[in-house]
Amino acid sequence: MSTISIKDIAAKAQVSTATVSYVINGTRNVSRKTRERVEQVIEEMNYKPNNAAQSLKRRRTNTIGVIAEDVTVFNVPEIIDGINDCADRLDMHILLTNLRLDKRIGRQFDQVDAYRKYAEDAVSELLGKQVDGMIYIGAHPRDLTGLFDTEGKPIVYTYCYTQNDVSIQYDDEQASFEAISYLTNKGHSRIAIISGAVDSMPSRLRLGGFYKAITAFELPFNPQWIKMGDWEAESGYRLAKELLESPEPPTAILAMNDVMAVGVMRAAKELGIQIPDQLSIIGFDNREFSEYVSPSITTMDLPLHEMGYKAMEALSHILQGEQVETGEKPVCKLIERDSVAELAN
Amino acid sequence: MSTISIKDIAAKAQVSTATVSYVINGTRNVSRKTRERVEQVIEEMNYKPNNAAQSLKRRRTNTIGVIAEDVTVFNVPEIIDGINDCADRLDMHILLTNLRLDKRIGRQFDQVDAYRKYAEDAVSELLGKQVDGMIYIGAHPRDLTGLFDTEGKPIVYTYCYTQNDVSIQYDDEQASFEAISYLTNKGHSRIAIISGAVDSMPSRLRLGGFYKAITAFELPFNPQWIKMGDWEAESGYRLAKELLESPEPPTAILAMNDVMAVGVMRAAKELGIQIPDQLSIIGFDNREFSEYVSPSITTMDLPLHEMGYKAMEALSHILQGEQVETGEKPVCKLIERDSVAELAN
DNA sequence: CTGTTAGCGCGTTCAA
DNA sequence: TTGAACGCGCTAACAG
Repeated sequence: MSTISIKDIAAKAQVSTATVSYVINGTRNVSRKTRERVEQVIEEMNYKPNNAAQSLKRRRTNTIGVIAEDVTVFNVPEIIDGINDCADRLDMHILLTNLRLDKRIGRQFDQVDAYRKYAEDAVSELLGKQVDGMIYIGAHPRDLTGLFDTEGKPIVYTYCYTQNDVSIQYDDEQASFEAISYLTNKGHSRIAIISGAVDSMPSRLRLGGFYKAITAFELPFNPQWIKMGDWEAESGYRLAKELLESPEPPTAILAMNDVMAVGVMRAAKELGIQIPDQLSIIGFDNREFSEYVSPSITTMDLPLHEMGYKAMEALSHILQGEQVETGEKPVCKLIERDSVAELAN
Repeated sequence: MSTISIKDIAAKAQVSTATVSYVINGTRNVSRKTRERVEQVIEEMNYKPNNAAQSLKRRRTNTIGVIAEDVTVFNVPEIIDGINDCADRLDMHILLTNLRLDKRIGRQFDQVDAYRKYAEDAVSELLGKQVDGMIYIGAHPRDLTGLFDTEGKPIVYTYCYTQNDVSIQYDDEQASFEAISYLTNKGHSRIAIISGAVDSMPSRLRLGGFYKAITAFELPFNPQWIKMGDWEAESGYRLAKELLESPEPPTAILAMNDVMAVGVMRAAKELGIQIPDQLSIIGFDNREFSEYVSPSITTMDLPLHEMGYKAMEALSHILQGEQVETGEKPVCKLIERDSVAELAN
């Protein structure tokens, strides 16, 4: 049974437990002969130090707590994967807490009080487990300042942020700028945008990138081409109809997520407008389905893996007492598919 | 700082550490007055017992290790969610290990030696962490007997299995039987099937359910209607063409996953065959995209959440020394969408 | 430089 | 209700 302790090794190798410990950790010189004998015995008995005991003494667990708002939301698994990727290299482990917010409270992210309790409990448990630090993965980008208190334990946020802690977020402004830039390169100038919910951070930033691009490329500006959606397919459908039936229809639409892009496609189909020949579409998120619908959607891929990786990296720096340089934000990458065409003209 | 120990509480409440421990755990009667005083102090100082110390003494960590072959594969997050759901209720925690197999070795699941090392290391780490047990989540259903040795620690497999351990799997045979049953209810009798890779367990079982249904409903049997795919869209496309161009084309096709179903749709489109009016399609997996393609795909939803939940439940039973009754397998559920039509005739 | 002894970290639990 | 041993590994202090 797995009740082999350092004592058993010491006894069998005819040394003290201290020596065994030194051999395992390389904390001190041990004569070659003794070392080899001890290593031999460890191998034979397949001994693994009890982590609970180590942690107790070392006052660090090499484990970080990851709080995911909901692992089933599309962006989360890839972020976890990034955290894992980095954690593996640092020999850190992950204690995963899944708040299951999507299942428990749906999309009511603004009703903080509905889930504060869940978050507080999670932090409390993790604190009890003596994690060295924490990473919080939001299901939706927003300000979480004051949601809970980690009692001094370092925490890094990703896919959301607070005003006091380190957070890793991708560059929304650059993303929409690049999308517009791509469209202009394809000859488009009459470009409309369908935003997500206006009160959301990414919507505002992406709108910022859009304006910036309009200015930079000296595109015609038409306030009618700016529509406020709500992330849902229905809004994409409805607003695309408005756009396409207007006296000055755009030749390209940037939808702030793929779900709305699908709505746009439905609207176009109903109106007998061919995609991409008569209308180009760019989405956001690179959701799985964007590759399977027809035509497949050209979309901005979110650097989720990188965000997870950087979050872990940042946390590790904090744990080592280093300063975290808030380097460049991870950037989105355009995935070219079949929903954008060169403008004939 | 978080260096508050049981001693601090004991001192401040003027009792021994033993009493504090009894209060916390309710292990023994403590006079009301003392109890309340102690509770008060714990509250005030916001004390949380050090889990490392508890585990060391109790010889159980209330933590299980979850080994996921790849958290970014579509079925895995929902299974983790199910595990979490159950673990929450049992007050257990999850130490997540992500093998990242999809990233590291791709789909070469048959090349066991390519990933044995990763799996062994994961188990070894988890063993060192003193997890009470483990759950292994496969990315693809298959026999994993002999992949590694848990040294007596209980393990439950889900979405894959071994010949020696408890495993939780959904009922493949029932699923395809139900799909065929649904099609016959809609008036179809000329039903074709496109399987996944033949050497895979689910392919075989679903084929079994198909034959069973053919017999039960006395459908015409035509070996030409049974095609062997490989799970990829291209095979769905190619085999659907064969089926639809044959002298006796089916009126309905059951594809063993949604990806191949999309291939079937592409083939139909190319041949000018309307879906669902001239051809009905059922997929498998209820992938995200199946809802967004048009027409949306009627598909068998996998009971992933339930599998995770049951895996955790089974593990917990084993940990309590109870016998695990291998109850009924979780069943798939048909999601009715727009790719199946009642047969006019 | 190599090896040993002994106390510690923190909570649990038995004997008193 | 309490004192003290204990679980397991680490490490300071000490001895050879």
